[in-house]
Formats: sequence, C-alpha cells, structure tokens
Amino acid sequence: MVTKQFRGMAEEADLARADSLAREIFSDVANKWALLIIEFLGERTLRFSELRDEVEGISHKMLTQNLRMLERNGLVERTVHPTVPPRVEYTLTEPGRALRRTIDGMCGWTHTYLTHIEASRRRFDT
Amino acid sequence: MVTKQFRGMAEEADLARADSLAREIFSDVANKWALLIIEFLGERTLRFSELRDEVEGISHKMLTQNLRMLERNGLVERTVHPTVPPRVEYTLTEPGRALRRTIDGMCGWTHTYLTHIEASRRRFDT
DNA sequence: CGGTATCCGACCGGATACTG
DNA sequence: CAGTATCCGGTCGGATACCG
Repeated sequence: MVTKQFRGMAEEADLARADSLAREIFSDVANKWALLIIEFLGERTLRFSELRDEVEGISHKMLTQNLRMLERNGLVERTVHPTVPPRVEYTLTEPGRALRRTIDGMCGWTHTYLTHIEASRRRFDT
Repeated sequence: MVTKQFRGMAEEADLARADSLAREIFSDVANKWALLIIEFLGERTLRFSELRDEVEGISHKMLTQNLRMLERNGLVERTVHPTVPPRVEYTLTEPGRALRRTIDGMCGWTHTYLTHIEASRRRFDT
C-alpha cells in the first residue's frame, strides 16, 4: 500500500484498530432488541419489569443480556436500590440518548414508508 | 379498553395491524448485515461482487439473502444485464436512501463515542 | 458472475428452576 | 423483583458444490 510510506506504521495500526472497534460496537448495537430497548427507554427511568412490559415480546433472558451489553458500552446506567424486594432502575446515559436520536429517525422512517413497503412486498410476493 | 367505544373497532384493528407491520419491517431492517449493506451501497450503483468486497466479512449467502429481503421491501433496485457472464447491479431506491440517512447518523455516532465506549468497556471488564 | 441448494456445526433464544 | 444457570430445540450462517 502506497500510503504506508507517508503515514507511518504506528498511525496506520491505530486506524485499523479504530475501524475494527467501530465494527464491533456497530455489531453490538445494530440488533433488533438493543435498538428497541434504547427506543422504549427514551428519556425515562424504568425498572427491569417495566422495561420488559414495554418492549413486548422480549424474554427475561434477552432483556438482561442486552442490558448488560448496553451497560458495558456505557449506554445505560444501572442503579440498584438495596431493598427487599430489590429495585433496579435503568436510564440512558448521554451517549445512549445521542444514539436514541438516530433510532428515532429509523422509527420515523418505518412509519413514513409503511404503506409504500407493504405495497412493494405484495408486488414481490408473486 | 375505554377508547374502543369512541374509536370504532375497524379503526382499532387497522392501528393494530399497522403496529405489527411496523415491528416486522423494523425486525427485517434492524440487523447488522442489512444496515451495513445499505450504508456501503450509498449513492452508488454496485455489482454483486463489488458489494461483497465492500462489506467485508459478509458471506455470499448472507449477501444474497439480505439483498432479496431489501428488494422485497423496496429499498434496493435490482437490474440484471442479460450478458455472459451475467452482470447484476444494485442501487438504493428513494426509501432506501432515506433510511441510509438515519444509518449515517448511527455510523457517525459510533465514531463520535468510540473512545468513550472503549473506556467504559475497560471499566466494566474488571 | 450471480444464484440456488444442501449439509452441518454453532450459537441464539425460550422455558424452567433456583438464589438473594 | 432481578439475576444466574441449565437445558435443548430452532435457526443462523459458513462451506461446498452445482446451474444459468
């Protein structure tokens, strides 16, 4: 690669690392359940069970798994109230809210093109 | 449900159908490969093999599967040139380009918070 | 070159049961 | 109530082979 001569190998290695990291983050986030959780969480603070009721169809397991992943990436904050029974609340962090704005766009897109897509499907399924 | 009295059952059924359709579309689109394909396709027209080189890591099978799905939903247009060897090109439709704008947002988000997320991960993994 | 079909291992994801 | 662990069927997804 020609650019290597001008860029230096250390810098190039950094760019490669950043790229693979970006792909990794993208793969974490770009899945149905994660996006739905972030969307429904919104500006609110919800308990585990409330969140499960909101994101209908999600199982206990998938909810915990995705919440851990989102917490690890710093998109949601998890606060445990040491009471009996335990009370655990989830809120979007600033990065989480920033991501949510783009997900809002996707949801808006879905509704805008709803009938358009439905028609396209019918045409295709013949 | 109280609202049923004021709304009429037909209209309510319509809303329920629209909602489940929206979720279905969202589930189609909100997956790693579909989003990456749309993002890399961009404003260009690419052949099958070019697209596979762009979206690195995707297999032959996943690419065809997702392209069919996107075509069915009317997000990409597929044009076959009847030559030997065959030449098949893919372009985003208007709805596809509209969706891409929101995906651009997600990609931008990823790069903006890259180091932030990396740090959060290190904190969590201890 | 682009698409379909088949095989098969891997992991996703639901159900259930058990802890603090 | 929230979380973890285990089980296990179903689907995902890669590899390969073959057709137009």
